[in-house]
Amino acid sequence: MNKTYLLEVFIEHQLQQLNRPFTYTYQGSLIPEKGIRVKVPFRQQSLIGYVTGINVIEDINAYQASSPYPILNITEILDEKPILSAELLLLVDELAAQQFSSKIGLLQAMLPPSLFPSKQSQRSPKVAYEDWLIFTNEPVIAKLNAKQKNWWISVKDNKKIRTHDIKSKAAIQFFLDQGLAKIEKVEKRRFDFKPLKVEAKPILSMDQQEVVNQINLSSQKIFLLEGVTGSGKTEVYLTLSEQVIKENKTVLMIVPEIALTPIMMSYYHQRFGEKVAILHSGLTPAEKFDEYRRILRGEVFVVVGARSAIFAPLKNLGLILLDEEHSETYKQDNSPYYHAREIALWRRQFHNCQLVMGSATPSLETRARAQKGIYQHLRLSKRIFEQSLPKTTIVDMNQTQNLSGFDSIFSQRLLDGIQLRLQQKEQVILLVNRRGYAQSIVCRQCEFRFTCPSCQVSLAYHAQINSLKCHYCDHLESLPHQCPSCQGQQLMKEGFGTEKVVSSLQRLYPEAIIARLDTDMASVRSNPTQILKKFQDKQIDILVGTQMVAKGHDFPNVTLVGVMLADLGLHVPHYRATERTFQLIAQVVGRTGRGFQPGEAIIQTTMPNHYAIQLGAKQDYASFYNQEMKERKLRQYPPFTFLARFELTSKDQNLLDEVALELTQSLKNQLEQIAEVIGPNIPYPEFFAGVFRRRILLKYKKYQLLQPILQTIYPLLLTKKTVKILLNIDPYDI
DNA sequence: AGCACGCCGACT
DNA sequence: GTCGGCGTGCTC
Repeated sequence: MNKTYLLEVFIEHQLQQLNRPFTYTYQGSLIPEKGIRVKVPFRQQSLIGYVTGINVIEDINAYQASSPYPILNITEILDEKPILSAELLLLVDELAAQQFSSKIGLLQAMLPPSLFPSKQSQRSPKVAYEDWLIFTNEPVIAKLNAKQKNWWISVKDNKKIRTHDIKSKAAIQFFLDQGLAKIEKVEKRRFDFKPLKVEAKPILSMDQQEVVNQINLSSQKIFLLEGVTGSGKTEVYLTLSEQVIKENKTVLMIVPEIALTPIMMSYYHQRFGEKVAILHSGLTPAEKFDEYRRILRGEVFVVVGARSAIFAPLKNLGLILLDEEHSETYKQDNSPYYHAREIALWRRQFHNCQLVMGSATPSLETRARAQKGIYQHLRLSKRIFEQSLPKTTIVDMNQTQNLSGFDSIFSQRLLDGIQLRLQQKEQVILLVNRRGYAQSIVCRQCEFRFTCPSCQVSLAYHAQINSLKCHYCDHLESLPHQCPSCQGQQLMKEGFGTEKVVSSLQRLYPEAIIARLDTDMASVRSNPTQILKKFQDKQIDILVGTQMVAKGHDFPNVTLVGVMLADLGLHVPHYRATERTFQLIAQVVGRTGRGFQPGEAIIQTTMPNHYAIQLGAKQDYASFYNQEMKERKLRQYPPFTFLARFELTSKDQNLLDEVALELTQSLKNQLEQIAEVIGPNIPYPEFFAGVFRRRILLKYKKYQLLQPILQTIYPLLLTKKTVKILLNIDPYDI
């Protein structure tokens, strides 16, 4: 008779109240393991569950009798082998406990959708196969005719070939008939990677070699590589990767956004060929499924990917690389909350391997730890061809004499600069960190302002679709011809965005080819890559865009970068506002002068004396770090403290206020010595996606003291049904 | 979440 | 008299 197993199962509901194991029995012939998926009956439904614990029992009847509820049998075992390694299972346990997130939610974040425990996974991609011809015996050359001989010579270095790649069907048939080969079905890789042209510089510069040497000789394992824009961090990554792969260990290479994966993938593909997998949320489910299985089978040595790739199931990790370490995209800011940098640190510790975090403008947290010696601080202070940093000018847009006669959004200085580049056939990048044509529309007569019905914020005007768009939610409405309040005919456009800049420039320079790159353009999957490729191929003269144009790209022919609305981010009441603004300006200024021509940057602002703008323009990270650290210390913000944020949402505003106040008070009482409790705060916009919102901020020094108290409070919060409460540790927004 | 049980309005 | 409205409560 088969044994009876008691299985602890997490079921697929993400709901916090169901974030606990349920017990089922299994009496079949298979031997269940922790980490497999099972199908279970759950309240008249058939759901997928995930096994987290196993016990064997002797007497099922006695057990049933002593149980307060009837225990059901699972319907079916879905995996014979666990789909998560012991490492990732442990990570889920620890993350869930630390961040108060649901285990099933975490599993769904770290596995491709086809493998994670969900109903959908049952009709998701299946393994695809293709035929390969496998040579089993060498033919006797003399017996072949001329054609067959030529064919054999051309293929004989391969042990096997995809039949799809063989032109001569007759040759295949001949080899099969003679018993010289056989056909085998092999799992197919659906991701069809088309490498970009990349110029790897196989010989390192003195500075790059010095950094590699320091890493190799160091007794430390975690490194901050602070390198100015264009200093060649990628070559350092590739060299380190090569060393690790030679030792038969694997490499995880994480970049801040999907748009940067093709270029990084190309560098790795050039050096390591098919031993590289790609992993990010932009792949189709089938592609993701295949890449994931290649990694699981141990076929690849390198995984290149964006945030979620930090969970790639590589075994025997030797090196984790986190490019643009400061990037906010590394924080997943919806549940389950996690930060790729924190996961990287955890996995590094587990594997006792190296972690290199690179950036031209490191986050203050990381830089401060490097200062303390927790991470080793390495520097690349010169550009790779020793080009000088761009010459920068800050233009004060409050001074009317600086404005151009054409349009008050451009300074004369910027227009002169653009004109010169167009004449010289060089390229220009313009950063305008606001989408759309106008920021808002106001009636000239009665001052009626168009606002979002669900968020109450001003609606932006988008000319391309002649509509008003809410930049917080998805609300969209068409622009009427007259004011809905007073029927006035004159509707004024206030403030400008990318669309307006493009249309004004086009009127000024009808001959120039101007393209726009922002999230409106990126709604089609292939658009950004196409625009960037055209720009690379010099088919575009001026590229206008939001922060998407600031990141990582290398365009040697760009000699002018213009920043419009440079102070836009500084008007937000947020402790990170200055850091964000500095990083953005320093990053985008770094896009110019990467080739042989010297670069120039022109920065338009109404706050010309602000240190984030002045130091960003000079890419003077060291001075910025010193000054901003003083500010943070004064106001006791990270890295001098840590933050956690409760977010409460409800349709019932009165009840929400009541619960928020109650929670704030009880937190204040219980956390007296441990954390400062600030709130309840009303976020902007207050009303969003059909619910009202309130926030409570915790400032603390030691998480070890806070965690146990939160642990006792948190379950109580979940019982309140009509007010939803989420906890975000280290939020990016406060 | 989602599905069932449960107690009040307009229908054959 | 019943069919069904969605308010509350529980799920091994």
